[in-house]
Amino acid sequence: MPVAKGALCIADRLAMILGKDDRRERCDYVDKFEQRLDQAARAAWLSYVGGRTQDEIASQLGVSRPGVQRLLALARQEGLVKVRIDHPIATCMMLSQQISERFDLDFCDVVPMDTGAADSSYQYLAVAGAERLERYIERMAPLTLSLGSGRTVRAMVEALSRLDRPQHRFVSLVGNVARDGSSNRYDGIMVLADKTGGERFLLPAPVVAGSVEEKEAMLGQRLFHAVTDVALKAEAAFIGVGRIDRQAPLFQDHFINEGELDELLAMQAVGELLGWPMNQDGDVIDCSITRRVTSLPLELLRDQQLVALAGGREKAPAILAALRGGWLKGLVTDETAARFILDAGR
Amino acid sequence: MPVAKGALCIADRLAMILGKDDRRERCDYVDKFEQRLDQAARAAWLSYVGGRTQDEIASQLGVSRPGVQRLLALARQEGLVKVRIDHPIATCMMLSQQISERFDLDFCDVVPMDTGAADSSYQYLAVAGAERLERYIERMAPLTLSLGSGRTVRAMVEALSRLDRPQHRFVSLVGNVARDGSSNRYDGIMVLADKTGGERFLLPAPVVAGSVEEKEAMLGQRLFHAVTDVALKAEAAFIGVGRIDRQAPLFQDHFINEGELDELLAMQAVGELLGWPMNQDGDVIDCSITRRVTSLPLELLRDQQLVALAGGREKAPAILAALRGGWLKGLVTDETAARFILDAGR
DNA sequence: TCACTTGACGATCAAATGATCGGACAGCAC
DNA sequence: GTGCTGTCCGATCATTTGATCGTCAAGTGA
Repeated sequence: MPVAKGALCIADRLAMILGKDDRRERCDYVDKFEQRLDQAARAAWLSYVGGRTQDEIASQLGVSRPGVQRLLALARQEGLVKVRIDHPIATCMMLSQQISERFDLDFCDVVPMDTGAADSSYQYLAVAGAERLERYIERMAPLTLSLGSGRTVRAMVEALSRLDRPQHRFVSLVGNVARDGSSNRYDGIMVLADKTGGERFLLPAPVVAGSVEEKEAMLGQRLFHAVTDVALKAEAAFIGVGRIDRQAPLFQDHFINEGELDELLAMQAVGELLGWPMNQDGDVIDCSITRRVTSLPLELLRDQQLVALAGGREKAPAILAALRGGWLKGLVTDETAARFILDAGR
Repeated sequence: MPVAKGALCIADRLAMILGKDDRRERCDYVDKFEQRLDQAARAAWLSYVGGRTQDEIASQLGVSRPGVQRLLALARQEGLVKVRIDHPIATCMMLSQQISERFDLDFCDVVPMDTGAADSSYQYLAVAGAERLERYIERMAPLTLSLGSGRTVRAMVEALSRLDRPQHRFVSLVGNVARDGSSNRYDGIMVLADKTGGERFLLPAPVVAGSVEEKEAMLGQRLFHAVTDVALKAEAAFIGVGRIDRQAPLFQDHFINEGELDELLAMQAVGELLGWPMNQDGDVIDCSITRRVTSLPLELLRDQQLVALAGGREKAPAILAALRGGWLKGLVTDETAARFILDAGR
């Protein structure tokens, strides 16, 4: 297999030929490196572009195979080798990698933003989340899994394929009834349990109780206890991330009224997890609303795989807060939010 | 090791969700491929950019390791992976690769053109050739090696490091005396034998005899025979390539006179190897000069590693002819000539 | 409905790769 | 001149990678 070699490795020998012996020392030193780099470039070319094996390269370059190895290492180290993946997914991979590293996540999925459809990344998120979810559910050993509420979580379970696993248990982390007594239409537990045949555990409470006393009463209920006990045994939790602003789901779905929303905004709340409002550093805000939230305290979920599904420019600050708080182990988001998170982080 | 996955593999499932069952067939088909390509891109990214092992990628993507392998193969096949070597040598490698393949050479070295110095590629060539030469000489087993004449060959042996190999034999392929009886100042055998301590065999003849009778007389000499016998046993031959024009070395060094030069030009000669003039297809031209050339017929060197050293725009047509004639097994040239050869070839 | 084709998937093995180790060489100080 | 030190080089082994094969499931036609 014929390919070129032996060309630029010359400067010191050139100096010898031309009789430039006076400045040998310095020249030799600089050029030894240049020479090595040339060889490295040649080796890299043969390896990555030419696709030859290190043995072939070794014989063509007249060095040993470990020598080729060192050259390739040098070429990579010196940044001679540039690899580019020609696919839209490449940017997403980069973003997800950076987010994973910065916030110490077990995984982070970034779905690409579809320049065509306006709100399609919503469905993308759902499917990406469903794939993660499926990875848990498909295993045969009995599994306990908890779910948050929200449109995204609901969309995720709807995107899930049917899979018969009656041995699994699914439990909700937040109340499924609104203040007026109607059940939360975004609760995913029912759909999930239907699709898998697993057991369902619903939290018989509103997300935010009407008063502190009401909350205390609920926490005292046997049923409530039973459900939360199951929730604490869950291995993973798939939850949404709520924004705190005029479009906040807590407000839109009448879990809190306008005055309470204003209170949260005044206290610099930017987002919520399971109804627990956070400031931009991810600290749970202690206020009148917090004291009435019935869902499991986030602290109790530290040991679980807490996976958040959320995307879009509007939710981005809330996601960032959740990440900063260190609550999450996994994240499924979109390119828009990922960019915001990384830009704001630095 | 956290990194993203599971994002774009959606179209078919999306279709399912949105209830687009009517056009399932076609969609599924197209999208299955897109989906695979997305996975492939992800795998490629993790492998080439992220530097993960295939096992890690497999667990992150939720497929088996052979699956990852197939994805990587697909990514390469579909041209998703673009590798670039950031070094001037990269272009040379490409050129040498193409020349090697097109003309079926065992090797081809292309030295980069130095935009700084004007005629420096001359020295580059010499050093590149010397490295090839060294690869032969450094071996301990007795070696017979033949040399052509010319400035480039001479420069090559001068660029060679000293290396004690008294067991080797070096023999010239072309006469080392000019018509006037003076010895050829470009003969490299003396230098080479001096540097290695090997035996030397000089051809006691001019390149071109004064007449056919003179040539016949020489070929009859016992000494001449002895030397050519050694030459035929050589494993490799390092030769130059001569141009045929007003600056032809054959003419400049008075091996042929102006009238003979004109005769060659009239017969479409573009270059010569060992004094044998060739047309642009590399066929040796049969003419009055040919009948007086004393060096070994090229046909007798078919079995040897015939390595040519030559570069520059002016010599390029001659090199191309030599390549087209299929005389060469190896070539050491420069970027300029390499480009010319490849451009003219297509 | 059944047999056949087609394609994909995962287990297994050979090849290639990366890493560690011991040894040799050159430069330097004494 | 001799010993020391740092550096480079090549042999060996563990890991990773690529390829082949058998199996299985889905789709297709009789």
